Amino acid sequence: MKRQTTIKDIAKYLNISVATVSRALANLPNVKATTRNKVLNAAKQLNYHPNLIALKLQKNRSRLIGLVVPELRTSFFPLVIAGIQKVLSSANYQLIITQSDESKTIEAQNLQMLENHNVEGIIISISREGENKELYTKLMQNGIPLVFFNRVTTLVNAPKVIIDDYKFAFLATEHLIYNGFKKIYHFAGPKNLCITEKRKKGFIDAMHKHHKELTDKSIITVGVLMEKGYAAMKQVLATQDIPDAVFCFNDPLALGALKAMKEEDIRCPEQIALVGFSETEIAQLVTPTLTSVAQPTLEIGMAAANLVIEQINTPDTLNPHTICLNACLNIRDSSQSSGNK
Amino acid sequence: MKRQTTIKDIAKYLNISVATVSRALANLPNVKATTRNKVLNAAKQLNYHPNLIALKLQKNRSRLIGLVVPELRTSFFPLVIAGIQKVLSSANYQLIITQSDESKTIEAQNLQMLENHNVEGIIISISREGENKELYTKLMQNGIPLVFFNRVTTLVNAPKVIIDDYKFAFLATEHLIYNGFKKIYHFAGPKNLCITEKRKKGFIDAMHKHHKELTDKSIITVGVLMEKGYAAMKQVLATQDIPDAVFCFNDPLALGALKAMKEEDIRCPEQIALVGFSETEIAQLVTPTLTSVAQPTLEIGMAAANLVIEQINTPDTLNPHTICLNACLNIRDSSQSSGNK
DNA sequence: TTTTATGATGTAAACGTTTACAATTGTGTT
DNA sequence: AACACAATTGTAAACGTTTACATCATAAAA
Repeated sequence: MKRQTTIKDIAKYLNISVATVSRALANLPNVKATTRNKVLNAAKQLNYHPNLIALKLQKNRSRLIGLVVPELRTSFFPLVIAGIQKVLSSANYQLIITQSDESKTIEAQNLQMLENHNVEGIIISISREGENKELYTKLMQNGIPLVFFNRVTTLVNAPKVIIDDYKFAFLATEHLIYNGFKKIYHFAGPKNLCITEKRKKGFIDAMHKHHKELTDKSIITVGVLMEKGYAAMKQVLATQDIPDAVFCFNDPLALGALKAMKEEDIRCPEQIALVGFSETEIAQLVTPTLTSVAQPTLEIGMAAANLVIEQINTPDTLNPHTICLNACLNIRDSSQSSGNK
Repeated sequence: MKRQTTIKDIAKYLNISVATVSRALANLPNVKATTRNKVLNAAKQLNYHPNLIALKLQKNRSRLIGLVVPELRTSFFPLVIAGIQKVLSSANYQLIITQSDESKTIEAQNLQMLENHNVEGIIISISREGENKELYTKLMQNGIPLVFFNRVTTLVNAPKVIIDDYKFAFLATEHLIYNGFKKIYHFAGPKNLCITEKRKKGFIDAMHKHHKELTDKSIITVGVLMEKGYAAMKQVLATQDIPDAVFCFNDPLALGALKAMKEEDIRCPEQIALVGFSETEIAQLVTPTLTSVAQPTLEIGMAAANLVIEQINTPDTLNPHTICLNACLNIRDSSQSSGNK
């Protein structure tokens, strides 16, 4: 790196002390107007900009926020990141992004690395392999506030940003029921995730409310990836016992299921209707277009960033609040009744 | 932030000087084995980890790399980012990600911000509004190496990571020709981009080689977004003069075109075949599945990161090299000949 | 035993800032 | 002209490291 102009250079150039230069640049009151102008001019002339690293050291603040996400393949997390960046950069924070690749071990490594980088706070959506509870607690005890979003944990007392997964799972299921579907299955998410439980419960409660039959086959634990949805649907189709609708834990599962159906010449929604969750752009592009729950990605990111900044500024908040944002069930072709039900 | 354990704490704890502690931790030779062990134990006991900010100041290196991308909505850039991260984090660099939102002005702001953060290098894919040439030059003169990828510039002499856009546009067009399509249009990208020209030239040359007719209607400047592809196709369909295939600058354009075709009940590929470029996951999910050129996203990111590190380590490289990675034309349903051509 | 070389440790400056405190200058009052 | 006081500026320490140089102790060589 080329040597930057420093405050010392300006001081030497003007034959004054560094303190005065510092004060002039910081717009402190006790500097003579003429001196301030001289300094400001010199700064411009010498192309001065402050050395942020020195500032960080002096203030003992890294102005770094860490982020841990499971993956970057779908556009969900990148869009959340955009929201986070928006808030953080205008608050003069930088973001360090890490990926856990859905692994609990890598997540732990990421968190440790973030602590070593002296981040002032961490935003995290946990891996599908479950929760590094002790580590979360340790970090918080070490004074690093954590904020969870999307995939949260109930095990530690920290602020969270979520949508009402229960409610929208309930609504999605009810939507299928209202459209005349009777034998409805649920492709559930990974065991360890809190949102898996919530969406499952929403499904079950909606089914109960409308007195629909729930057998031990109705709920199948599938996972998060498209391939899993594909395999699960293949397996279902191999039996004689076929549902007329499936509510899926997420969009990749639904898309995988759809792929399997196409291969087996099962039409959607005529033979099996599908509903996804947490939609991406793809939902509107597949044929049939996929009914799904849209999450307010940008807002989620912004809320999480605001929460983490709030935590940094007021470290001893007693009741970390959970922000529950509104989502939206987008009804499309994949869940339309075929009319004759 | 809670106060971290420092080297001073260890020194005080053991009643030795900070210099010795520093040397012991850095594994320098001239430290007595017993002292070294004492230090190492104390470090572990006091949960010491080095203050990276102080290190940066002392070494006068930020260990920061800046990234400027046009957007994060499609999964292309996030996947490239994953590749960049992979290389950078194992080389102990951090990445600052910025988005230009396809705006030349915002791109300039991003770059300026990155310089203020003392980044040691910058990786960039330029906005569709064109190039901040003077700024690129200024940054490089200021000792900050630039590495371009995907959307590169010919105006400055810097390392680049690309695929052979010309070649793959040529191949894609030829593929359409071999499949019997005759009246082939090209939906071109934004005017200011270098890859627009290359892909266009590939198209033109393939058409010429096979003596296909090129009129002034054959090439339509469309843009980068799906909506543009949609609008362009709508306009084409409104005329009497309909092509039997369209080679699109990118996937969003092709997907937009497809949407327009579906609305007008024009079947793909029977009535109009489509080929995209720079595919994302979506290509395999739409109906019909979309023929497109797959870019090696992870490798692009890794190559760019390696180049920028190389530039940092050997600042006066005379001939910055361009890395041209291999791509892959994935032939799918949207470009199959209907047989009767 | 004295000298010399070597190994181990300590001292202090430097990186670029901010800021408490001290010192200087300037202004207005008597 | 002398004083008080405010306004302005300077000095130096601090943030957590590394490292050139100085110092000290110890072992080997004389």
